[in-house]
Amino acid sequence: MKKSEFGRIAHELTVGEVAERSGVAVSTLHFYETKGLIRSWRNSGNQRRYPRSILRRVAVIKVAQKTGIPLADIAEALSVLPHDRPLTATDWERLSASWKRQLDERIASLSALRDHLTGCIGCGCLSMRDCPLRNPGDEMGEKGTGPLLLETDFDEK
Amino acid sequence: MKKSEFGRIAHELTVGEVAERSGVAVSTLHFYETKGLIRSWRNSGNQRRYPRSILRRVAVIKVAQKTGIPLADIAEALSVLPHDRPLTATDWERLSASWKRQLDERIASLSALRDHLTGCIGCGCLSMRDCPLRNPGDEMGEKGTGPLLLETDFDEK
DNA sequence: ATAAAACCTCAAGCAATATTGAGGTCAACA
DNA sequence: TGTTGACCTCAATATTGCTTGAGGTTTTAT
Repeated sequence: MKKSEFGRIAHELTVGEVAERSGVAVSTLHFYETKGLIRSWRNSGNQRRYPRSILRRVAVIKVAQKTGIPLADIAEALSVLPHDRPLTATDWERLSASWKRQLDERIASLSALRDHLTGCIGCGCLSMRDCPLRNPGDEMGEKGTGPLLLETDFDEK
Repeated sequence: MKKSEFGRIAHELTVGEVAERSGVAVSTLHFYETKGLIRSWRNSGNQRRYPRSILRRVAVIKVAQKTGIPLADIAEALSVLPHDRPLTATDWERLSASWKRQLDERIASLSALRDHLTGCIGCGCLSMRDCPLRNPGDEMGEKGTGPLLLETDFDEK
């Protein structure tokens, strides 16, 4: 292994370097490690060291988080992939295809909600029996979260 | 005040009734009350009583939550409105117009993210210098959350 | 009259996603 | 060789949005 002038193997990264380059806090990297999202090895002084591919991995985690996927799900998705080599285009394709579907669903449900909001602005909404926001059995839940959205006999004073 | 056969004023609701009809748990109604989102008065036995308009208020809270607005913001938006009468169409219009804007933003940023995901599937993404997901100064943050998304020199082994 | 169901308060707990702090070690630079 | 900054672990704290539980009261039903 080639070593740099500072005794580090070429291209290995310290936790501080990863933090700076990936834009996440050191404490977050520690946290991700406890959650199994990332891994590291230790140098002789017990300090974490990372391969460059960690940057990609962290970036993927951040992208996935932006889509609204919880960390546990991200961890599970990433768990099938090796920690010690960069993600390939194929890895990424698999991951992102799945996340894209979930993202599509989120977008669709938010869009439906927005349309209902808009419609209700137009119709005066909450005083109307047929307003979609009052309609139980709705299709706009974020993920089947709740029962009915509004109930009957709303308007009887 | 007209009273029912059970001694309750006509149309006033107990916390259990509100829970059942609005689809939120009793504990949630208590919680919302501590947060100032809703109010109640007490009967002679110290039990909460609500006007029917509470149902509409709770429904609005739930709708707003679905758009991703935090409770504190919802509370603030609702704070300008009286607790003791139903929301009018105008009230609703003001609230929903503001929330719709935020919802639009969320949808736009998620859509941008999705498009980037899709694009990166096509381009092999993470190995390419010009992939939008690698591009700092991006416009896809949920709300300016983080610094750069990915960093340079990702691909050097 | 009495028992069950519903209600009350207050405190604690939970899940997710981290951040902060205390107390101590290691590494980089002058 | 210091000294300072970076790092270590582990525990505690923070935020949001609730739920659960203990211990006790009120309401409703029979």
